[in-house]
Amino acid sequence: MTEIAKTSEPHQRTRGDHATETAEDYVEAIADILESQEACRVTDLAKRFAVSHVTVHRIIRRLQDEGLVVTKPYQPIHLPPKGKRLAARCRERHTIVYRFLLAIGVDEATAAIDAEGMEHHVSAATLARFRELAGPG
Amino acid sequence: MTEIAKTSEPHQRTRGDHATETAEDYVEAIADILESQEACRVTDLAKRFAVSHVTVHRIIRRLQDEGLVVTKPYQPIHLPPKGKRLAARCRERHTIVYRFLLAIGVDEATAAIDAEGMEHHVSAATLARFRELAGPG
DNA sequence: TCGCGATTGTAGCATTTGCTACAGTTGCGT
DNA sequence: ACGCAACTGTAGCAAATGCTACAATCGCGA
Ligand SMILES: [Mn+2]
Ligand SMILES: [Mn+2]
Ligand SMILES: [Mn+2]
Ligand SMILES: [Mn+2]
Repeated sequence: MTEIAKTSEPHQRTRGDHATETAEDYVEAIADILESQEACRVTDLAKRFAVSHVTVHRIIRRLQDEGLVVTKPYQPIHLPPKGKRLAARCRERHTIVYRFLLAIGVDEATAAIDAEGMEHHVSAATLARFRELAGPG
Repeated sequence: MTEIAKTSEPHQRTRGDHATETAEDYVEAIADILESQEACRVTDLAKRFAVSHVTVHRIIRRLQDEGLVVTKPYQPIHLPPKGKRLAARCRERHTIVYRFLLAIGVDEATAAIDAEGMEHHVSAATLARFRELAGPG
């Protein structure tokens, strides 16, 4: 039989991507912040994402339940090994998407914006092509 | 002063993209379906997106409130001019993203999946570069 | 015409992510 | 030592999107 792609499959994948997107952006942001300052606090993330501290607080609690971050009441936020690994993977992917956009001639500001959304929907296969075309880091 | 990109701007843009994503995918799907059959019904969309008919029903009602689709109780779904225009724009963008992925060597199944998610985060500037690199249709 | 299967609609629930308002905690400077 | 400002946490709300269960409607074949 001819290969009829199930029309629902891309949409199911996209929904799945969105379900993990918040976790990815948060651990990546925490890793970033911890490289430029000694502690990552709820307010740092609230500024970074331009959302209220309440939204950040609730999401951090959920990520802690999932084992991706560690924190205690009134204490800064840390990344356990599981969170560090995810952050490293996401940063790598994010960087490749960003550098790829630059490589094809997109300006830096636009590349930064588009990469932030696109990264979560780039499969391993596409990322491999992006990496080749992005050239040396 | 040096141009320090506001770190929150990419995230704000991504949230905005997600807010319009459902409308875009729905009108695009309705236009697609109306090209291969005479009527588009709630069940057609439920199959296409692999969600329950209830989810589709509610979203269609909201899109009708926004003037993007037209329907009446127990009747098929139509696209008014506003919906047709959005559908055409989205399909064009979707096609370019898909063809661009093929052009850089991604296989068809993967390109279909990645394009479905990526399309909503591709700016006009990036789309222009994709169009060039995708080659003749 | 009538009835049954398919379709559409409604009720009610869960989760995620956004918000404001308010309350509790911390720690720094005086 | 203490008081105030910043930070953190809680309460309660809204909107979007997912679900199941059930009810109503439609239309086609017998
Ligand atoms: Mn992102
Ligand atoms: Mn996204
Ligand atoms: Mn899409
Ligand atoms: Mn997306």
